[in-house]
Amino acid sequence: MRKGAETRERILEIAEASVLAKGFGATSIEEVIAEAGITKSGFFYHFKDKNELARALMLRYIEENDRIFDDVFHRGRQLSDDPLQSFLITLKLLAELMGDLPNGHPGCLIATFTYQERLFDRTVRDIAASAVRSWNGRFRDALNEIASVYPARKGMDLDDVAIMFSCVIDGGIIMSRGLGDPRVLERQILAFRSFVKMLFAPAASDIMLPPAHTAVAAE
Amino acid sequence: MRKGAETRERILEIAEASVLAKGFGATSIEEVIAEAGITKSGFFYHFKDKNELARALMLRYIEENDRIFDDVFHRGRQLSDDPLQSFLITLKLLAELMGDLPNGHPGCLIATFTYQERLFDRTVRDIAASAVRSWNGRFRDALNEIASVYPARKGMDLDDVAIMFSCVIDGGIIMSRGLGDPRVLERQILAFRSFVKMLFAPAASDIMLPPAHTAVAAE
DNA sequence: AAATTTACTGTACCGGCGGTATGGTTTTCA
DNA sequence: TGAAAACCATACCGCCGGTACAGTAAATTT
Repeated sequence: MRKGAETRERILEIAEASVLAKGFGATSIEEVIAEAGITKSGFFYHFKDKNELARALMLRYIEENDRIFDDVFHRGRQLSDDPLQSFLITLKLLAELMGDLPNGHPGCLIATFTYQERLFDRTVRDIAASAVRSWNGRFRDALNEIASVYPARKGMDLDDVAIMFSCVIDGGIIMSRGLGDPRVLERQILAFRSFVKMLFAPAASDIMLPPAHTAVAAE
Repeated sequence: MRKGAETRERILEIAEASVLAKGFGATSIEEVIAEAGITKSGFFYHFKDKNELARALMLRYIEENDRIFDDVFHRGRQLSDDPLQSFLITLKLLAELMGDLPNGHPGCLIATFTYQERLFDRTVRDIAASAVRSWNGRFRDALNEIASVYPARKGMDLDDVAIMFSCVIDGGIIMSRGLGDPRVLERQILAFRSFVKMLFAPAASDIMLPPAHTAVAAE
């Protein structure tokens, strides 16, 4: 009962690391059980097939990520009453979190799964999609709250800005790994943070006529 | 000679689609040769092993992508002498290109490879890294050129902004796939475009003292 | 036209892996 | 103490990556 959950957790941990390093298709059950120190029968006692392992990995990853976001948004709100300030704090905390990982971010399971979609059934894909939507919703809510206090610059859809943050994180992870530099992700989150600051700062053109050279840059 | 290149190309095309849908590890040679209508011996005549297939896929993808960037940057420069304008045009063209794909962007091979790095030898990973660096360099050069005419807003490193574009593309592809909405990628590129416009437009704080509520948002 | 190279096909084989089946054993908890 | 939980052991199937080697039709060169 108790020990079963432990073994299950160990399997998931080992499998996740393997999936993020080699992909789901190349992750062999034999390898996982060898590292976990159990037999094949033991594995199939916990997961009836590889697809159920995938689903469990997915759910575990989403839960963990939700916890992190809960925490970091909560702390942001604690440290300031101003919605813009607290979101900026949240972003800063996230950047620190990502930068402090010893060997860089281990990778986003959602990203690996969307790039191996044909390996999973519809339920797994739907779980992933709804998780992504929920995270995007979080960011969008934070932005909307800010926009109710600070009018945003024109020409930017806040829904797109919210999604862009997810893009920057997933893209940042890929860039960090691809370039072999774990700090890229942290810098990207901070760059997005600067973008948010910029987005809610009034433009010169909102107040006075632009100088000649900015007329070219405008719409 | 001629026919060999054709077959090779057909193999690469089929393999690429499979890799983007299932991952490299889950792409079976048997499946590829079945679809290509050749035998296993035929396959190993062209590629001595799976790793060589990976390398060929990589090089082909980079070449194709370089061609696209060459074209779209060239057309941007043709349509305006102003570096900011021509980059904005380039981004618009790219967004259109990505939006016009019938079933959405097929996926970024670099992204799949970085998420399956343990499957490839160092040469393949180095090729990918240098390609990414080269693309980031293109964006950074374009931004630097703009910055020499239009002073950029403070607090943003242009290197980071350049990398952010790569992040937005790769992240946008993941979001498009994960959410099942091909238009997300196009919208993300356009959102980044708005960001660039904002970046080179003067802020109110550069000209006059900010109103009370923006003082909170500042550094 | 002959010789050579290119671009394959056919067959046979190996070991590893995902997955199933089945029966047994220890551990844990009520 | 007894049942349920959490495994272990063994055997087996079919697919796949990869190797080896022998043969051949077509294109290209000489």
